[in-house]
Amino acid sequence: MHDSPSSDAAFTTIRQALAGEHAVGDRLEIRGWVRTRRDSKAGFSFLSIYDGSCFDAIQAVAPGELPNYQDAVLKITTGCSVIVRGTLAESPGKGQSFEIQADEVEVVGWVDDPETYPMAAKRHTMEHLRQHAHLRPRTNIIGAVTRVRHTLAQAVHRFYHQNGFYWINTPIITGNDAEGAGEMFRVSTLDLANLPRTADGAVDFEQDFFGKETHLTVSGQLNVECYCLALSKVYTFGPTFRAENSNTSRHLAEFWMIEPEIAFADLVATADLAEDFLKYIFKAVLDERPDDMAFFAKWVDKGCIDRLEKFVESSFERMEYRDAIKILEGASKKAKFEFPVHFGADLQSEHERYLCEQHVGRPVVLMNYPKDIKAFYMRLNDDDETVAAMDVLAPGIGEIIGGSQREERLEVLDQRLATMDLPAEDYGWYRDLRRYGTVPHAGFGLGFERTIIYATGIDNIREAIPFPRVPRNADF
RNA sequence: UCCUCGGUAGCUCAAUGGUAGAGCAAUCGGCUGUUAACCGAUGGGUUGGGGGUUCAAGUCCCUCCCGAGGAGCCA
Repeated sequence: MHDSPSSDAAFTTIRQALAGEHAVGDRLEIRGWVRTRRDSKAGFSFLSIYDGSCFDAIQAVAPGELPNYQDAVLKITTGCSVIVRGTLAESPGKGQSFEIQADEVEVVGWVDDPETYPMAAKRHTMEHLRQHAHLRPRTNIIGAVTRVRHTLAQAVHRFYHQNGFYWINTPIITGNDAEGAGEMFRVSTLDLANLPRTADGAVDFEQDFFGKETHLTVSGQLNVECYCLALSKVYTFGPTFRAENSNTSRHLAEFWMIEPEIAFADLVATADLAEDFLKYIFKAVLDERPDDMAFFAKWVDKGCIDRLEKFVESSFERMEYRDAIKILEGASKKAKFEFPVHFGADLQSEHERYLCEQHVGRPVVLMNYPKDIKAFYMRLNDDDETVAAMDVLAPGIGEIIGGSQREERLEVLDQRLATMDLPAEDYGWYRDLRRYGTVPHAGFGLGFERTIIYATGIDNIREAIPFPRVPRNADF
């Protein structure tokens, strides 16, 4: 980036200035937003300024001799944008090693009506921040989440690239009738007030933009399998959409998902991949964002750093669904489950929590679920009773990963479609993958925002994405 | 969709059916380097909307809206 031509001071980010990348005595220019102004008894002011380049703000000391001190500096409030030029100095005060001795303070943008500025320099409730989603990135916590999210995303791509995976951009608009993962949002250009009808009165989607019904994708998996059976190791990383009326701290209507898919691989291989992958991206957060993680450990979740360090060092607990049921049956009296446990039942939140929080105390990989509670594409095991599915359960969150080995045998896939009452003709191209050079393959889906929750300890998924979409709310 | 809790000053919260308050923020003033600075003063309200009970409603009842937590669904 080019320095400002208007000044002899070198433009620097606050991260660079605080990291000692400039010498004491250098004349620097910093650009950012004011978090607080404190006036000294001696007739000068301290400005705490952040620019997002790191967690910490830098302190600028504005002397009373500045020509605009009375008219401008003393009128600065939280949220004003400023350009400060001055000399980098060692700070005599506590809380920072360096500060800027300002010789110029330029207010670029004032705060209109400071009393009602929603992001005052104080603790706010998360509900309040959500109602001002356009301003909340100015807070410490959302700034920190944003940097961690970026670091995780970069680490995702780096991990897969370094391991020979190709990033496949699967479509966001899908014409698949059944991706098999929940309610879908309709995509249409038809005039809702004047819908075209067929002879029998149904909506005539042949007149719609794509000439058929289309929706927003709920998963890139079926599409990415096509590329897996040609490029061997692939992944998707992009937005997905669920029109479920879910009102919880773990669900979004629009969220990002990472879905790797590997050829010539079985369930164990995908569980191994999930473990290596999660360890890699969490280690990246520990290595690259210690400042933000220290903030989360201090104000949000005391154990979050410790938890990630243990996660990176220890191995996942692997457990058969069958064995999990036995453990839960044995614990059901003491744990007082609301819902009964038996083979064939899907596990409730309380059961998943017991397994990973009480019984094991760290993430658990559950494998080989009963076929009746899992999707059609999961590979039937030899016992004819279970499928090669796995879930990774994380303490405090529940299911963070869902994956499986895919059914690669056409006749078994067709049987599964038939038993589940799914019309084979809707899966033409998906069945073709089994007709032309099929191979065993497997993959999983990781909810990106749930990963962010786990890393930071924030307790609501609506803080893990810049502009959360949930039922009845698509503001901003 | 279901269950529970909530909506009072810009923010966070008080207020037995009986005169709507505090802290922070803001504004003004004071104070010899402050760290969410400190001290003093000032301004700030259709108590989410509508209806009802009552001499009297922030408070009780009905209804709608909005928010949070949990469940289900899942990532």
